[in-house]
Amino acid sequence: MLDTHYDHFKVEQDKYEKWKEGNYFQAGLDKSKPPFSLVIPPPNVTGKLHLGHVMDTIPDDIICRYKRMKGFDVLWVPGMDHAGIATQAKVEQKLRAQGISRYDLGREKFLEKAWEWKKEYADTIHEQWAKLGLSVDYTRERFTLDEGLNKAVRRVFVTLYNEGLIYQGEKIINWDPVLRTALSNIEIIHKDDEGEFFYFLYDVEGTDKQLVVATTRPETMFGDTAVFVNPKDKRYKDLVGKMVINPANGDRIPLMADPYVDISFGTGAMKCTPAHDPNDFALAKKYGFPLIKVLDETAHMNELAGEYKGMDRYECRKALVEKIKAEGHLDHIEKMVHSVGHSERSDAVVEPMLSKQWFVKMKPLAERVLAQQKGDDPIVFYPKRFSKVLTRWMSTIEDWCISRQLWWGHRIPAYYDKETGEILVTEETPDMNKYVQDEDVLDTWFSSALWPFSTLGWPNVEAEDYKRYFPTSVLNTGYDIIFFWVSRMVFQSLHFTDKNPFERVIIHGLIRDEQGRKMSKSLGNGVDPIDVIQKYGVDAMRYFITTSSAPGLDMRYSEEKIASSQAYLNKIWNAARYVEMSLGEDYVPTTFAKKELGTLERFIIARLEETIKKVESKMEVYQFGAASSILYDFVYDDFCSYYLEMSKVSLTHKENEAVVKAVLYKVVKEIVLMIYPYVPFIAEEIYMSLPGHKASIMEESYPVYDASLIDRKAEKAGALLRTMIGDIRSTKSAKKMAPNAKVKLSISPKAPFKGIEEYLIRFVFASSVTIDKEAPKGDSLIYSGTTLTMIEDIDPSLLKEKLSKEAEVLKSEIARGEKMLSNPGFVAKAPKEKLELEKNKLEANKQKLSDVEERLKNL
RNA sequence: GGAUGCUUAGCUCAGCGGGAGAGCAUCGCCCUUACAAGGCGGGGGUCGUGGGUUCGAAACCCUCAGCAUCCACCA
Repeated sequence: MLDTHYDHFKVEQDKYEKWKEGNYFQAGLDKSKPPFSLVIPPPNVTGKLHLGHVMDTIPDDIICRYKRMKGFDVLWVPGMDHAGIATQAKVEQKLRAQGISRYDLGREKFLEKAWEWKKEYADTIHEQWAKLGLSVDYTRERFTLDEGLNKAVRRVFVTLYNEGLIYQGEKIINWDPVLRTALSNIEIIHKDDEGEFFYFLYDVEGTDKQLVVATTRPETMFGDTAVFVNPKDKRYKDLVGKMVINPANGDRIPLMADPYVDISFGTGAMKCTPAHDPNDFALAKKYGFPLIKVLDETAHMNELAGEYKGMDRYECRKALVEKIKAEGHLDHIEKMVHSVGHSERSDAVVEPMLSKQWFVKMKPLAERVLAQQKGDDPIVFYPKRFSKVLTRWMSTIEDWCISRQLWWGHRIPAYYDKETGEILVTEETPDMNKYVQDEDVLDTWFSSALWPFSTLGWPNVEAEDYKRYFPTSVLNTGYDIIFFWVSRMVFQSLHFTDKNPFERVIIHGLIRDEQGRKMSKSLGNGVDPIDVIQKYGVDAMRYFITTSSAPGLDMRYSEEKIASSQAYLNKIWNAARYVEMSLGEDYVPTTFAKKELGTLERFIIARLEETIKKVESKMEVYQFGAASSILYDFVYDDFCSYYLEMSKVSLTHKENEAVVKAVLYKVVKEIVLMIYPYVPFIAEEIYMSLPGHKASIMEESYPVYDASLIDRKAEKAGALLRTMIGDIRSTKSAKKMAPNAKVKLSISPKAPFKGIEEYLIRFVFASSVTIDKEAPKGDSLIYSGTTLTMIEDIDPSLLKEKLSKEAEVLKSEIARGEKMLSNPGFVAKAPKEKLELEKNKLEANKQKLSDVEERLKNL
């Protein structure tokens, strides 16, 4: 028997351990079942889980638990991501607090520290998975740096290299001067920063003219190779071809014309710094300019900056501007807001810099994805529009810079001959006496991109899991990592397995704080899921997170909604408690034949069956919000507020007892089974307290819709009684009668079903209910064929007011109906059922109106 | 500059072609033996603007406005 109150601490205790030990999470134990698989979006080993992870994983868990009940052999692969840059930054930060830099330790020692870090955080993450109740298969847990995944990474790298799709090249890349590594384009966050636009005067050689050139980056002027104007720009026509003097260092550089330059921007004259700007780099290639780097890897000036050597880029900027100003070459300075790239991890202003790095040639890979999405077997996105996010990105993509100057990650499998410097790219480690390995590691997303197949055993295509569970069934993740992760899994999977990595992608939005702001460390507005669990229970949080927003849209964290989720669970808890009390101690579950059922039993069973059908149809397409709200309405309105109350009367009759109990049992059990994927802990607790349970709710099947149990007539009659009760209550309220004021009721010409009197007596405090051929005088309510009359305490003026109001409403309804039905377009084009419905409604309303008018006259 | 989303009750949000919904808040009455984390009853919305399509529009199309996000550019 359940306790009086739902106590989430008690309910959540020990259950996860029990499930794990019962091997309920393990896949492949019964291979006669069809496979269903998914991979967890691997959390970074950088810290605690946050609400974003909850949104990533709880829908997955619901899917898994649902699919298991539906008879699938479900594999949910857990794992974690080494998160190269993020983890390395954290470990370095920790070391720095102890006054140590990574360079003090050296590569090997540093990696030891990183592995220690990983171990610690992996433990934390495991604990949190357990708290969340994630039903992942621990026998198949993976880590992006484990041996199997290493192998997959090397295979992919070497293959792409041999196919010419990975190359080493010297290009302008994004450089993080704090972490001292290259970054890919999408690891840059552009922010609108306030800056200054410096207008400098360049002397034009052989004339007395000066040219005004504007720049936001004076410190890069040491690397300038030319000044450009547009060939159509009349202002500078005469000057093109002359030499101008760089006011930073006195260099003579040519003034040239190129259509790239925008006449209307700035002064229309632009300096060209090939090694520190991607556009200038392209111009330099075109004209064969030298590429002059003036910054080192920490963004300090190098020897080309002369007296500024060793200065930070911003110090140099300040000092240089002062000098130029003093020399009379500063025209003016303008404030401007411009977009500046920051490193996603260190927030440092990223330096575009010429650098030798490894790249993936994206075009052929991206084209394959685009073809796939246009073809017969695209990956289905839900919501649909996110498919466009993928294809748009794929159609404008540039080569992917994959090398990172870090230590924590997959070392690039490229080796250089110590003697000749010749490069060798190979999966197997060569003779290290002869070779030295490339120092760099791969972008962490390089290994994440292989996650759906590398975790299943690839590159061994004969691996059992790979054969059975790949491609995976569904992937659930946030829209913010479609570029980072989803797109890369897609192209790598198509290239290496010739298959989509998953059939379907479900995209969720981000969770924001209660004011709608992004949760971030700097704002300190993050919500720790563990605190929420502590206060409301993990089930309430799971329910909230999966049911409080529409797919793909951002949601706000709302403590209020978590509390109301908890209240709902408490409701189910208590309904179950009532049922258990009604069943009694030694109840043995029995089935029932439809013909034994009374009207109200038929009503609730019909509603239950309809609910199962609707909920299931939403579950099948992973619309958890929609599914849960259908169930919610059934639980509250049909079951708790109505049938459960009615059953109190039914149970007073010995002859009904068995069948009412059987119905209560069936309904409450199936509610628990349907709610279970959302809230497994409380569902297990209730389930285990019901008679006739198995060892765990995890051994149960999903309720099966049975159309033969639906009796429409009884459903109507049941609904009628509910309407009558509601109407009598509100009539009393309108008449300022106490809710428990006694009234006499008359039903005419006959009862909707046998025994209805008793329910009315109990629930509207009727002193008597009679069945009469003719409706007596009184306050009548008419329900297609049945009249309910309430006699007693009638205050004529109040009644008159109420009836007049009712007549008004009816009149407008009739007018609407008549308008509709006299509209030839409607009659001709509306569906037949709708037409029928409207005709019947109009008839009924006319009948009601005439009745109301009759009563008004009688007053 | 390009793209996408949002605008519905006091607040937070569902609904997305056939008569406006939920939670919370609010008002009134109830400690009725499942539940006061509750029950019963009520109030509250010309569904951002303007047009169009349709027999019928909160929903579909276009316009505009506001808010948000992403991408690109920014010498």
